[in-house]
Amino acid sequence: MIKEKLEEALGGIAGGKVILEIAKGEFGDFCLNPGQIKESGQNSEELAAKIKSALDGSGLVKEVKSEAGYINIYLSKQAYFDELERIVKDESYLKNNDYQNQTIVFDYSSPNIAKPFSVGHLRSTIIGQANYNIHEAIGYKTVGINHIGDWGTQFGKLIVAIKKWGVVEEIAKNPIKELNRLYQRFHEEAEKDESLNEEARQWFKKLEDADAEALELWQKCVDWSLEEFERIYQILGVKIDEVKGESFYEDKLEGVIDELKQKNLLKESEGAQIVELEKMPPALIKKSDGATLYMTRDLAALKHRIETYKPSRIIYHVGGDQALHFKQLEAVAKKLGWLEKTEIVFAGHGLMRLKSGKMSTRRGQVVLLEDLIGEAKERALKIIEEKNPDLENKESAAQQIGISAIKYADLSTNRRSDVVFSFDKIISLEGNSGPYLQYSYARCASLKRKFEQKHKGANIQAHLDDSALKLAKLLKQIGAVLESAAKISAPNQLADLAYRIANEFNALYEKERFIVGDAEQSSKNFFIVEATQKVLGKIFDLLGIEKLDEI
RNA sequence: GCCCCAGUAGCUCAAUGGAUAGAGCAGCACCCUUCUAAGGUGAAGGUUGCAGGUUCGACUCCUGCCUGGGGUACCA
Repeated sequence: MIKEKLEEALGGIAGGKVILEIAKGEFGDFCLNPGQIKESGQNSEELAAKIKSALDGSGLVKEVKSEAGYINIYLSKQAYFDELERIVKDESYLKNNDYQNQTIVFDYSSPNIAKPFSVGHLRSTIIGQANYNIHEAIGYKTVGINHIGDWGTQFGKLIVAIKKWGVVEEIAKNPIKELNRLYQRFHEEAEKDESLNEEARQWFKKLEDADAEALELWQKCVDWSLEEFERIYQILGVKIDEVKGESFYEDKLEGVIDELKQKNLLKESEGAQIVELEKMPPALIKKSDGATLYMTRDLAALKHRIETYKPSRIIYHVGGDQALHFKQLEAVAKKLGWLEKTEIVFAGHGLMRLKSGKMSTRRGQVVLLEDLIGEAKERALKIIEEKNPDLENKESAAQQIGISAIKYADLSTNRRSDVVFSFDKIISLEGNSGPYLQYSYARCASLKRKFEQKHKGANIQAHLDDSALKLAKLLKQIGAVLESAAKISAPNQLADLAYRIANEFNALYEKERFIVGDAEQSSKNFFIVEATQKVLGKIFDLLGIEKLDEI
């Protein structure tokens, strides 16, 4: 509103648009930075006065000051009331109508069949889901796709291993563990006997040629795995719109290859089919034995997504080690003319590593997600026994607290650099952590119970003491933070806001007493508590953190 | 060799080119007869890997170097 008013009244500051930034610290609510003021060629004092008079009468602004080269705009209390009431009461408040006709596709989680769900999949899954939720919240149409790794040479290996050393009935009892064991055994044996790799390649070729035996074994592996993944997602509170594994695109590969041929992009080189690219290695479309590759299937998937959803953007949440692959994918798609209305975003994240190096399912060097969750839950339970032994549902609370700790560890960083795994690092239960946020929320919920109990039927009244202003300022930032977080796919900005809100709320809680003898006063005091609970709750929903009324 | 990513407090990490580089942990000094101490308050802790450059303004952009990680044609 302020921005519009300024642009209208002043015709923009420097002829163009007014750029309002969120002011830092105690410097008001919004500001114009020195660059903008300089560009306008106007004296900063005079400009401040001009802005002030343009905004006078709106009731929104208390003062406009020229400070340290900036122009800072301080909002009135009325503006705070209006904003907070909107946030609390209007569910659609955060939605931006400009986005309602834009679809964004999110590719995230995407684990591989027949492999256990390791902590390595966590970042893609957690960050991907949060990013999806954030975009949805501000009004985009969203499609989440779980691009399961259910096709490729490793299935040849798996089939060979099952046939040689496995018993289907035995595997069915504990599929993931058994398949994983067989997969590892394959690689051990293949080191001694090169011919196994050749055998595996042949079995994958058979699979692609729809050999009945190969298909049956493969289907079993897929079913077992999907069941397992579903169980994990349930625990994590992750909901992905659709599972479309690589195999889904099997019958669409030839179409892509034809199109490449038609557009004269396909070349033969050393027996393989490739697309040559500028400044990077060529993209391999077909192996010399005629089998397809990751690239082939990703191209087919990309085309399918563009045709089906007509998205303005496709965001890939995958490991940073795949950067080159996606650069190639984008380059090929561009050559094919697919990207005129669709933008590809590679939201790569650093890898979770072990002290000893990269995690590897082949060598059995992984930390399983279940073990991590188990450990987190155990640690949370210990603290509950210590601090709140009367808590109901201790087990499920401990689980939710443990999971929030794990998720927050991923959500609070946006780092591309690798992470060396350690339980202590990921399971933080105090300080800037998931459980700290939950604790703060539970304090709000507890206050609410007390308020309703003590002052039955009392209505909350819009009111802000000066001491609550700092907190109110943070709460109303949720809209701007969501926009900014979505823009660069950085859910950590939202996590950071949640932390700052919780921190400020806790400081206020120690200083002020909310529920007092007088009903009227309590009703006024409770305004900021309700707003805090609402905003924190909203952020929890978006980040996938469980709201616990008691902790 | 070439390409990509990272290097910020003792440790783990924040910071759309903007104000005094911020948190947590560890350590130090405090605060529970009062709404949940998984909390709060205070002090201490920095040549943002190194050297240049661009800019009114650089952790952020550019160049070179150092260190770590990843990638680099028939794995995904």
